[in-house]
Amino acid sequence: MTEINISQNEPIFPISTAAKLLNISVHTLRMYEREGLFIPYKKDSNQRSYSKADIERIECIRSAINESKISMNGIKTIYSLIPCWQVVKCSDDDRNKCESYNGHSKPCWTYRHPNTVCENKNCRMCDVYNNFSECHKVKELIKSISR
Amino acid sequence: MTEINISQNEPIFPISTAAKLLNISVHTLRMYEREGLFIPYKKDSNQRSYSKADIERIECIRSAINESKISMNGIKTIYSLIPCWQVVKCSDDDRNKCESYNGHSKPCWTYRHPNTVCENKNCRMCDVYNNFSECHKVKELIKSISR
DNA sequence: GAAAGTTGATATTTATAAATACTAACAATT
DNA sequence: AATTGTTAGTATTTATAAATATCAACTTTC
Repeated sequence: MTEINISQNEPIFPISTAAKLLNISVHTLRMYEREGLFIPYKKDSNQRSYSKADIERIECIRSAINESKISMNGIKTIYSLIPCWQVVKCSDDDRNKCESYNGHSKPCWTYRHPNTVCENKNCRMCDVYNNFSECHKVKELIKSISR
Repeated sequence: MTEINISQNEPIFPISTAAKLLNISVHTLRMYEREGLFIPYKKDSNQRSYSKADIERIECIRSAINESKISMNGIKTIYSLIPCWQVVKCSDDDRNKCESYNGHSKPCWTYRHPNTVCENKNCRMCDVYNNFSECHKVKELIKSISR
């Protein structure tokens, strides 16, 4: 049980292997990252490392771009609509000063969050980042908070 | 007061005038319409007619496409995330059979809604369609239902 | 009833997002 | 210490979304 999760989330693939698994170029992977679509693990040496969960996430992003024809800016905007404040349960005060809560163009995990509950969080480990990478999951979350 | 609203919503411009006001071609307007991004008024003769509010809505769509670089499919997906069920207050039963509630690729106003509270609604007149054409308003709505 | 405008539909062009190809410096692996 | 892979850049190519052009039938307007 736990073992499965560990192997899902353990960063084991270097970027070249990830690129092969996804059938895209190394550079495309870095472009997605630069755009804030995902966050790879980084080793002390600054080299990226990808888990199986990372690969699945990126497959989902690819599908949005190539099948659903949603542009990267479109995906970022959709991510920006995730009601993260409900997931991390931040305070009213935090929300007031949160760039992500008050914006609608970039995912929350692309911002720094000085002086909020998210300040010292590792977004790569956050439920907001991990649980809502797919469109239907975003909508499910919106549904769940509205009942 | 009311007068202002009437003049805002009264369909008075033929498509050629709308195109000139927006500085785009007639065909582009029809393309946006075919994609379900907006719904113009139609006269008995089947000819389209645009209000000032329609023009403003389309300016917003243009900005999303040209400045924010969100593709039309991206815009449709964002519209599909509007929690319309909260606005029209449809029943659980309605939701179960609603293609829009259960999908996440097209705005609710592009579906027929047989056997639901929306069945006989004119979407062009609906708050869902009118109040949430802009991204920040969609996010505001998501915020408001989550408190 | 003639002129101007609109309809839908298809074919074509244009603009640009997405992806690739370079580079030289640095890191890892053997 | 030599080979292989990674890094962050910029420059270029490719794929395709967005916009335009053209058409003949129909509608409105004066």
